[in-house]
Order: sequence, then structure tokens, then C-alpha cells
Amino acid sequence: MRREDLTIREERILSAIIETYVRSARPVSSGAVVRCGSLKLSSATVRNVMRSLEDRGLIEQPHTSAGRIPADHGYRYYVDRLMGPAIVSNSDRAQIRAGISVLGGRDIATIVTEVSRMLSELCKQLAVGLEPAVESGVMERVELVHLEEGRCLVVVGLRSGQTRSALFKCGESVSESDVAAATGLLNDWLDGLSIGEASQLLKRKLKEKDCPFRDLIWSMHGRWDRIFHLHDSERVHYEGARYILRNPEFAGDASLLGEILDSEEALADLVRKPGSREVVVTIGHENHRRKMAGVSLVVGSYRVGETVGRIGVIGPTRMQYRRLVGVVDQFSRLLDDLFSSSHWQEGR
Amino acid sequence: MRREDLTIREERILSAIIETYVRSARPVSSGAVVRCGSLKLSSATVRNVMRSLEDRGLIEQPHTSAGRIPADHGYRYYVDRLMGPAIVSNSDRAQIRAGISVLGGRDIATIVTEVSRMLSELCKQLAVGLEPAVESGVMERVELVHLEEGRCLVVVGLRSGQTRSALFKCGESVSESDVAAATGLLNDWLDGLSIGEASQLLKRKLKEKDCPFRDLIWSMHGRWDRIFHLHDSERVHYEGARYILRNPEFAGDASLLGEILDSEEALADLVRKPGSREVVVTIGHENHRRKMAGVSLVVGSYRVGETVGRIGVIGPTRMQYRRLVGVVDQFSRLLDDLFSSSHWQEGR
DNA sequence: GTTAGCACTCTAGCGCGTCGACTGCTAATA
DNA sequence: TATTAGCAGTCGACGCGCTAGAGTGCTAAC
Repeated sequence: MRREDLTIREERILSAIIETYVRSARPVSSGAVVRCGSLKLSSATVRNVMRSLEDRGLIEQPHTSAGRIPADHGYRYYVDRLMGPAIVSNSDRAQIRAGISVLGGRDIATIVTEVSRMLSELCKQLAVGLEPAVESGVMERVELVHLEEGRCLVVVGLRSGQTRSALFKCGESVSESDVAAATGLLNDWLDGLSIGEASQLLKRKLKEKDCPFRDLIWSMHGRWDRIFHLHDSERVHYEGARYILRNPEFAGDASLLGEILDSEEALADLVRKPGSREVVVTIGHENHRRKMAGVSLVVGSYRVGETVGRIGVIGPTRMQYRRLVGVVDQFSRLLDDLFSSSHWQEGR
Repeated sequence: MRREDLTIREERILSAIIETYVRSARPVSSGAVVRCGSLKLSSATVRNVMRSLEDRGLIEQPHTSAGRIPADHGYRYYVDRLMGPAIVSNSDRAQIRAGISVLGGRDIATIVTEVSRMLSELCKQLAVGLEPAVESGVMERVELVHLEEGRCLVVVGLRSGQTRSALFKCGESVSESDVAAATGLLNDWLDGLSIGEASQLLKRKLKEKDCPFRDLIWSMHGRWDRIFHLHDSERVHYEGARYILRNPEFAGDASLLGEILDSEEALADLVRKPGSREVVVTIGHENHRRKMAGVSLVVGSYRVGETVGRIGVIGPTRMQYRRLVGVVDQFSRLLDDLFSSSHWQEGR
């Protein structure tokens, strides 16, 4: 029996405390646990157990003569071992299916935005969606287009269906046929590479003495990293600031949340976790960022071809983990299905 | 003398009240106005004047025996007639210049994001940036690219330097030379039109009996409105949620701000005002949206070719209008310069 | 027209006592 | 030995009254 293992009774009481606290947002007393019904114990016994849970850091007491509230460790124990399989209610499931089903054929940005919105509505939490990072996407086609006045358009299409484009200056001397030939060459070089690999390869080619179309490719490569810069590469969508601001735990200092909401990069950073197929829950202090105490994340991932995107919710540690994990998981799965379906493939 | 005209003395006192209140965030007493120094009056006289200002709805009293706070009308009078020309301090001006100068050659999305960030930092307010609406942009070039498996890429370059692209399905029967010919045709048709006009024209052409490449153009046109849908058409960037959440006036119900922060469309809607060359100030209830009481906007515009984008700040009505109008104006002008400069034109 | 003076009003803050919720301990109990 | 009833003790929430102080509105004098 590991040090942190709890007896059945302790587990039951911890569950009761957490579930009651999530509902009420107020410290849970021994009496309240008894009134939960599932245990046939007196409040005195429950108190003894609570004291032991407190000694182990699973719950804490705001002050003497108050009830207990779950500590981050307590939530962690609950999520890992007590809450049981994340079950999605029929109503939730139906809503998710219906919402996803109307998105067939839309582009990724729209899908991610809409899914964030739905996730936020359904969970009543701040929801975040990350498009798949373009950097890791695999190139399907690159095209240069010759314009007037020595300018050129570069367009990159990825297997995921995402496309990016930008203008660059190539000098008056470049002819239309040069551009066409360079396009052919680039496609030979870059097909099947990721954006990052492509950039590396271009750099190498440019160093070679006999690099063909050096000036043209040089100019284009100068744009490359900017086109695929994070800002445009891994777009962040979020919805539902109103929900997180509504929580009583943030009533005092909403400025903390300001920091979270503020920067798309910070948000992306939070949600971009070491990849895992499963939904990942991060509770309070487990976020190493400062000032993220009191905030939990539930993050899932979805695949689009070779690339991975993420969706998740952000809320107070006092959140309905079981339901949220279920909903996020369901969304992730359906997005996976959507992006691998023939409907999506063909609709593009 | 118009009904709402004030005497010099009344104006001085109104100014003193507003400026003191903006600094202190607390009701301003008659004594505080006297202590401001610029008037040689007793507090009793000031009290008489304040009562008359209150009768006209320019200031209000939270409760008897409290000082006065400016009403929306008072701010309006101040902004229109009292605060004087918006003057930008040398330090602000230098920072703005420096910030803008490093943006030469970047793409519009990056520029707008960075400017929002700078504006937010400088003003310590929530800042919003809108890219120019792509819809009203003028087409410079449209290009179709033939891909494998009956798919096609459409790329549109605008005179503003913005580009958009998307994949669509065109059917296996379309040949590479068809695509090239169709590209030429499209450029003939669409050159110099706005995106909106182009969509109309394509619709007309498709109705004609002898429309060439009907299937191809039909498929492409099916994508058209989605590519240029608001979501991608008039991107919104914002920065500085932390600042607006920090204001004491929103300490209680931040959920109101949640509604503002929440939806990019709502933000865009706020900032997208009837066009004007000048910086536009919108105070509290002048926003017709409900629940926008207590919130003011300072919005400027900048041109990129034929299209117009906007930048602005959003904060409590208790804001430093003079300085903010100056800073927003300065940014607008420098953006205008940036986008019309040969440096920008050529750098693209 | 302006001001000094004064009575009045209202808030913020403090101290106090009470109530009620909850705990921790102890001794009785099954 | 595990559980429980009972009880004393602790602490926050609430309401009350009081006071200090800030600020007003009015009036009479200048």
C-alpha cells in the first residue's frame, strides 16, 4: 500500500468533499458530508477522517471552525483514481455531434473557432482552440506567381488543407518563365517535407555554389520564416472569457486572469503540452507558471494529417473534472474523425 | 449662447473635476477643486457652480455628502470643447516612432498585432487592432494552381499586400492547361475590382449560358465567400485585458468585461464605427450596446491602399482622453505613412 | 456676486455582543 | 478497538451603535 493510498472510506469522503465543494463553492463541513448520504457514519468520525486527509495535504481548512476545501493534491487524487471513467451525458453527446456535423467542409480556422465556441458554451468555461502548428505540417505544393513590378507571390499548400501565402520582391530581372521553372524545382525539392525541414533545405541549397535561381529563392526564403512564424502558424482561438470571470474565486483580483487572457502566446503555451493521445488535466500549481494557482486546464488533441491541434478548457480548480474531461475527449475524437473522413478530404 | 454652453468659470470647474477624478478615481469635493489652484474661489462658490453643473447632467453625486463624479455628458463636453488639442508628449512620440520604425516590411497581420501591443503598453489600456477588411480590398491578381487528385488552389493577392488562399475540389477532368487558361480569364475579369464586386461579377458570369470553364469557376466561387468571410476578412487583435480588468470600477462585476472580451466580432463591431479621418471618441452610454455603460472607446483609422483598418483603446469612462486621443492619432498617422511609404511598397 | 459659518447628512470604520457553524477532544458505547 | 455522543472552544458573519470626518446646502453677512 503506497504512502498516499487511501482506504475506501477515506476515498468516499474525499469524493464527497470534492463533489460538494464543486457544487457549492463553500467549505464543506463534516455534517455536510454525512448529509451526502452515501456514508453511514457520524459527523465525528468524518471529522477524524478529514483531519487525516488534511494531514496528507489532500484537503485544507481556510481557518479553524470552517469546513474543508480540496487542495490541488486532493483534486489530483480524485482525477486519477476516484472520479471514474469520464462519461458524457446523452444530451452533451448529442449536442457535440450536432455541432460538429455542420462543420464538414469548412476550413480549419473556422472549425477550430466554432469548436471553441461550442466547448465554451457546453462547459460554461473559457475554452481555447489551437490550430495545428503549420511548422510541422507536410508540404503538398509550393507555387510562385509572377506579378508586375518585380514582385512575386509564394503560396504553400499543406497536406492538412491549410494554405499560406505572402508577397515578396524578386527584382525586375526575373522573368515569368524563370518563376515557372523555379516553381517546378521547388516542388521537386520540397515535396513531402515539413515546413521546418523545407526551410533548412532551402538554406543548404542557397549555400551551394551552383544554386539555380539563387536570387529568387533567396528573396522567397527571406519571407519563409515570417509566413510560418508562430503568429500565423499556430493560431489561437478562445471563447468564454465571461465564464471564467464569473467565478467567485476570481471576483477579487481578476487581473490575474487578465494575464492569462492577454497574450495569445501565453495561452498557446499553456495548452501546448507534451503530446499525449489522452486528455490531459493540469491542476492549479501543476502549471509551473506563476500566478496560475487556482486555475486548472483540461486539454485534448486532434490530428489533421501529420499535424496535431489542441482544444481545451481553462477554469478554476473547482471544476467538474469528470464532465469536462468527457466533453473535451468527445470533441477531440469527433474532430479526429472529421479530419480523417472522406467528407473532409474531398470537400477541400 | 446655446443651452448647454457654460461660462468660463463653469468650464474651469468641470475640467478640474474631470481631471482630478481621472487621477484619483474618487468623488471630487468642492474643496478639492479649490485646492487644484487654478481658480481663486471659495469652496462655497464652487459648490454653487457644481450644483448647477449637476442640474445640467454634466456631473453627478453618488450620494449626499459625497463629492461629484463626471457624468457621460460631462466627459463629452470636456472632450469636445475643453481638453484642447490632443498633444503627444515627446517621450510618447519617440516611443511610438521607434516602435513603428522596426515594423517596416512586415506583413499587415504582424504590424497590427504589434501596434496593438504597443498601444496597450503605452496607454495601459485594452487595445484593439482591426486589419483592413479584405472585402473592400482591390484585387491585384488571382491565381489558380492545379494540384493532384482533382484539387485546386486559389490565391488572391490584393493591392494592400494582403493575400488569401484556399483549396477547393475541381474534379479530375480539369486539366492543367484549363487551369492556366482560366487564371488568365479571371485576371482579365477581376483586375481592379474589390473582393465583393468580384464575387458579384462571378455570379453574373456563371449565369451566362456560354460561361467558359463553368465547372471550375463554379467550384471556386463556392469557396469565395468563405475565404473572405468576416472571420478571416477583418481580423481582430487585442492586447491588454489585464489593464482593463485592473480598473477599480470593474472590480465588482468583471463579467461585464467578459462579454466585451469574449467575442472578436463584438469587439470588431465596437471599433468599426462610421468612417472618419479623425480619431473618434465614444463615451459610456453613447455605445448603444447594452451593458457598455462605464466603458469608453478611442478609435483611429489608417489606410492601406483603398482599404481602411482601425486601432483603438477601450477603457473605463474615467480615462485620460487627451493623452489617449493623442497617442491613437499618432499611431494612426504613422501607420498611414508606413503603408504608403515606398519602403512598405517595395518591401512587400 | 461672493463668502464665512453652521447645521445637516451620509459613509467608513471600529468595537462589541450574539448567533451559528464547525471543529477537536474526551468519555461512553458496541 | 472502532465508533459515537456530547460538549467546550474557536472563529467568521452579522447587526448595532457610536464616532470621526468629509462634504454638502443654506443663510446671512460682506
